[in-house]
Amino acid sequence: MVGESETVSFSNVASEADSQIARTLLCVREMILKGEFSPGERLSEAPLASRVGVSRTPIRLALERLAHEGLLEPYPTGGFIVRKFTLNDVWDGIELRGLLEGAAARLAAERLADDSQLTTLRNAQLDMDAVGEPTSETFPAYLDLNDRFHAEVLRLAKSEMLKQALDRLLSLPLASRQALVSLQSRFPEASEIFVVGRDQHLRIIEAIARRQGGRAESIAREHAQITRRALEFVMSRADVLSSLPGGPLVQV
Amino acid sequence: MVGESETVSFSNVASEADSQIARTLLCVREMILKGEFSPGERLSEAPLASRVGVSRTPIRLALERLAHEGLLEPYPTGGFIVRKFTLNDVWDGIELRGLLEGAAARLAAERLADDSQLTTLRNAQLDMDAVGEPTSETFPAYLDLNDRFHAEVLRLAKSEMLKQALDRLLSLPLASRQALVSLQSRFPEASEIFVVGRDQHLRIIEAIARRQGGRAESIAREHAQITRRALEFVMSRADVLSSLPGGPLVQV
DNA sequence: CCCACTCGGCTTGCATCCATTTTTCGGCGA
DNA sequence: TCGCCGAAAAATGGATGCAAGCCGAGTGGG
Repeated sequence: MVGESETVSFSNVASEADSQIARTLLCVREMILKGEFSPGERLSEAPLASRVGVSRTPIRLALERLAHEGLLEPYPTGGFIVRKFTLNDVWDGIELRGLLEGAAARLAAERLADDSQLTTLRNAQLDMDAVGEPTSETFPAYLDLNDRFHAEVLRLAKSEMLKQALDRLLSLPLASRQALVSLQSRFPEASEIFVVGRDQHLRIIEAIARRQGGRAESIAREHAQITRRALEFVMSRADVLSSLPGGPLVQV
Repeated sequence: MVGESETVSFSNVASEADSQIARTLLCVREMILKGEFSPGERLSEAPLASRVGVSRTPIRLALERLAHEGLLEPYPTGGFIVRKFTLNDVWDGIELRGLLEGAAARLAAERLADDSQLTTLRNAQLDMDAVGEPTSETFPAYLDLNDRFHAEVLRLAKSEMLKQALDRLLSLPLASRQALVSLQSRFPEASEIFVVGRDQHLRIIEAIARRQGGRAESIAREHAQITRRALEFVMSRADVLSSLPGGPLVQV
């Protein structure tokens, strides 16, 4: 066994996983997103290994993956450092997500064979409506269902390339929809944003159903801007920002 | 030492590299793109290790990277298999590249501070003009300069997110500009395509210089379709297709 | 007093070794 | 002849040992 004494089960989540590398991946990613390392800091394998409780081999595989995810970047003489993000990166990421999700909505409209394929998408929206305006309790469920809605649109687009590009982009947390947690009932404008967002979902379904590809693209593209609005609300409050997943990585 | 007897230096290129993993990466990627493995085939580490002449450790890292590149995909019970590509994947990839390069051109126009930043882009085009219509001899230089042109547009876009998304997409060879080699003086229409492509480059520069973001986007988006036209020419000839890098991976 | 050189610790890269799981292949029975 | 079963072979996942390279501190010389 390795690290027999100081091994700590760092995270409550993923304390048990199917493989060491999966556990390491979740654990290290969570550490990075929580801001336990400062941007630019070099991540050495040995300390991580003793912290996670595995040997260096899974650590290295996990670091490799995180580098491809974009959370780390290779260091010239070897190893990896924590990547720095700027606010411009975040805004550009959201813009790019709008571009890709817009393309997905357009393709979904263009490639819809028959209306029965829309049922799962409609059901996803119905499930979201059942949750209603999210509270701090129902927020995880809301986010899950929201992701499911967009995953359904992406599925209808039937483009593996688009799916991969979006998947990779969404792995960067501040540009992803997860950043909506910043809305967590902190601001009076939040309610307004949820209403608008729900309406956009409904219009996207409608446009896809009517094969209005261009319209679906426009709405979906604008819909991504909701994340930007949500983030702009919290930008003034550094404490809230740094509590968001990935927030500590953003240079102010 | 490992694989002391049957170690063969597989490739003339990259017989010498800075690290074992870099060598392995180039070597295995070339093998895959050359079609030495059939799509869906499982890649085992040990045979690769003896073929490349390294131990299993760098092989694993290289396979991990190739999986993130999209050339391999993880197999449920472990290991990786060669990914299958369909023709639809190729067309969608080109479409997506047009979308992203269009966005890059638009951002370049919107974010151009002063005209002096355009000199490197103009020089890239001048260098391409110096080569002229490529022959089989000058084709590698032509492709390099073409890539440089688009890299310059991307640089002017000043979006790290966009750069990463495009980099990842371009690593898939058939959707990349490298697929233009199919035009290698085989078809009478090739000359026409080069003239049109050059004009599109000039119009992109012009639109960026005039801060016409929407126009730059439109032209760049359409410009990507040149790859599709080039590929469509060779689609009828299976022998030519399978000689292209990555061509053997496409299911007909 | 400052610069350069050297020595030591630390880190990564790589190879090898071990255990567990999967796959395959041959044989047996229906 | 087909299908099931079991054992051997081989695959991956993981751990560790070792050597080479980098980084920094300390020291000696100019």
